Order: sequence, then structure tokens, then C-alpha cells
Amino acid sequence: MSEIASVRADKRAAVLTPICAHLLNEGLDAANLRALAKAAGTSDRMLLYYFSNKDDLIGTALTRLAEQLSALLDEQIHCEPQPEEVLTETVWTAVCHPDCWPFMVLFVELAVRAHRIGDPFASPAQAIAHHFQTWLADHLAIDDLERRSAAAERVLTVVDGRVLLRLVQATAIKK
Amino acid sequence: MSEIASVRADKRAAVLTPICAHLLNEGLDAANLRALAKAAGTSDRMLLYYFSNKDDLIGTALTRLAEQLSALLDEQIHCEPQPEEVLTETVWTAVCHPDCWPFMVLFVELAVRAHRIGDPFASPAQAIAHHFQTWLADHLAIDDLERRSAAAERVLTVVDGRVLLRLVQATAIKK
DNA sequence: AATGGAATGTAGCGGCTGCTACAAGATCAA
DNA sequence: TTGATCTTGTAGCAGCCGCTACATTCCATT
Repeated sequence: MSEIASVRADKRAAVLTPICAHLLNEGLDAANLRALAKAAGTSDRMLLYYFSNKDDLIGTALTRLAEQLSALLDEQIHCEPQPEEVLTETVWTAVCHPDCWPFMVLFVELAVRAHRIGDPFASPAQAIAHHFQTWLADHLAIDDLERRSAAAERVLTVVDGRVLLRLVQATAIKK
Repeated sequence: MSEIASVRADKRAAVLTPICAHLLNEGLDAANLRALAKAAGTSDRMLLYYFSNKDDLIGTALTRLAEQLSALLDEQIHCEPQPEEVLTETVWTAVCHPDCWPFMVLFVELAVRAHRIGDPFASPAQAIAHHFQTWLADHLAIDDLERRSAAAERVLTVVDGRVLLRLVQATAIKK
């Protein structure tokens, strides 16, 4: 019956949370089935029982992460529409917050893979970029639609550029 | 004798050119020893004879690529110092040129790995970013040193941001 | 209790990766 | 020519990867 959710579907959903966390903290390079399974307290065998293959798993997790970022933005920033320069700094501050920063790093990884590989990375990357820009436009104190959209794109560009440069400067600790 | 270069040193230098090309066109993910050796017309065994290990090879190649990008910028753009907005568009046009674009993609890959892993990626990434910004400052029509440097950083930020967004939009062709 | 399907553990395959042991050829000084 | 050193090919190891075959356990229905 449809009202009786199978164990499989339940676990599939449950397992997604720690997997998203792992993806966020360790990045896509570290995202192999055995490591993800360990993070989720299960086995790689089970992950491939819940999901049809690795791409399905990663794609599902990334889609969920894209939604999480959207929610995070709404949650972390409650402000009236602002002028372009002000919004840029407001968002930049939010982006540097420890809760948000891992999303931005992941987004950069996603962008490269979207370009080089395509799916399952392209769709979430585009979703994140698109939603981010829409969100920015909604928080800009500009009446004209076209100008508002163009300004949102400029803000997004500057923020992304700063993220990239910050990545280079804030380098991993060597062992 | 020091004037007699060994075969090893010669080949080590010669092999670097096709390896850099491979790195540039295929990215860091595809940079395994066997693939690089094939691109260089030799064997993985030989690459590890010329270089002490993979990190040494990649690090050397990346350093050379950083220098190549510097040369490319000088070569592709000969212009008088420009105001900030003009230089931004001049550089953006150059960056989108097929000769330069692969460098930018590689730079983004480098930035992520510099952040997550550190060396051998951090140093070349920082070199590229630093040289790029210096180059920009040299082409800005601003007298005051501090203002010029700040403007160069803004130009670099905008260009990098555009690169990132372009990556997401120009996605790989699916098979 | 019997049965059939869902859920899970065990073990391993085939492929790739960085790297190395070993031996053979190449080169050059004596 | 001999021997030492530099260069190179062959083969393979140990580890990781995505994925799967097989067997088992668990549970709901009958």
C-alpha cells in the first residue's frame, strides 16, 4: 500500500542527512561509497540498495544540499531590500559564516565538475546559481525588473569571485 | 660536468610541455601517471624516473603553467593603462579567448584543491592569483598606489566570479 | 508453523592508481 | 674489452574504487 512506506524508502531518506553533511565537510573528492557509508553508519552495499548507483546517490544528495542552501540564505538573512553595494556586503558576511562557507566551497567544486563532466553535477550547480540570483534579486531595492536582475547578477559575480580568491588564500594546513 | 646536461634532465624538461598541455585540456582529475605518460609519449615508469613522485611532477608542471599564463596575458593584451571598468572588459574578453580559457578553468580546480589539500596545488594557485593581480595593477590608469591595488583586486574578483558562473552555464556535453 | 519477499551481511571481482623490484640495454671512461 | 653508470622496459604489488553474486536473516501473511 502507498501509505505504508517501505523500510528501504525510509532508510534511503534517513541516510541522506549524514551523507549531505559528509559531502559538505569533505568535498566531492572524498565522496566514495565506503566513506559515505561509514558516515551514514551503514555499508556501501546498503547505499547501492537504497540508490540505483553512485550517481543517483550523489545527485540526490546534491539536490537536497541545493535546497538546504536556499533555506539557509532565507534563515540567515532577514532584511529589507537593500541597494546593490550594501547587499553585496550583507551577503558576503553571511557567506563567510561557518554554516554557509562549506556550501560555497562545494559550489565551486560543483561548478568545475559541471563544466568537465556534466551530470550529476550540472543540474544542482545550475539550481544553486539560479536560486541564489533569484534570491538576490528579491532583496535588491531596485524597482525596474531588468535593472534588478542585472544588479543581482553583479552581486553574485562579486561574491563568487571573492569566494574563489578566499579559497586560494585560506589554504589547507599541511601535515 | 655541469655544462653537460644529462639525458634525464633533458627529457625531464622536454616531457613537461605535453604534460602541461594535457593538464590544461583535461584537468587535474584526469591527471594520472599513465595518461600523462601517454600524452608525453613515454611510460609512467619514466615519469617517475624524471620526477621523484607524482606531486613533484604535478607541482613542476603547474608552476610552469603559472608562468605560461603570465606570458599569455602579456602577449595577448598590449594596452595603455585603462580605467577600472574598461580594463575589466578588456581582460574578460581576453580570458574568454580559447587560448586563455583553459587556464582559467584549471585555476578554479587549483583553487579548490589548494583549499582542501594544500600543496602541491596551493603554491601555483597563489602564484597565479598574485601575478594576475599585479599585472592588473600595472594596467590600471590610477596614480595612487593603494587605490590602484584595490581596483586591481576588484577587477580580479569580478573576472573570477564571471569565470565561475560561466563554468556552470557552459556545461559538458552529455554522452 | 510455513512460506515468500524484503532487508542486510560477506566476500570478492575487475579495473584503476601510484609506485617499485628486477633485469636488460645503452653509453662512456679506463 | 671491461666494467661502471645511466637509461629504459617488463611485470607486478598493494591499495582503493564502484559494483555484484550469493547467502542469510527478518518479517508479514497465510
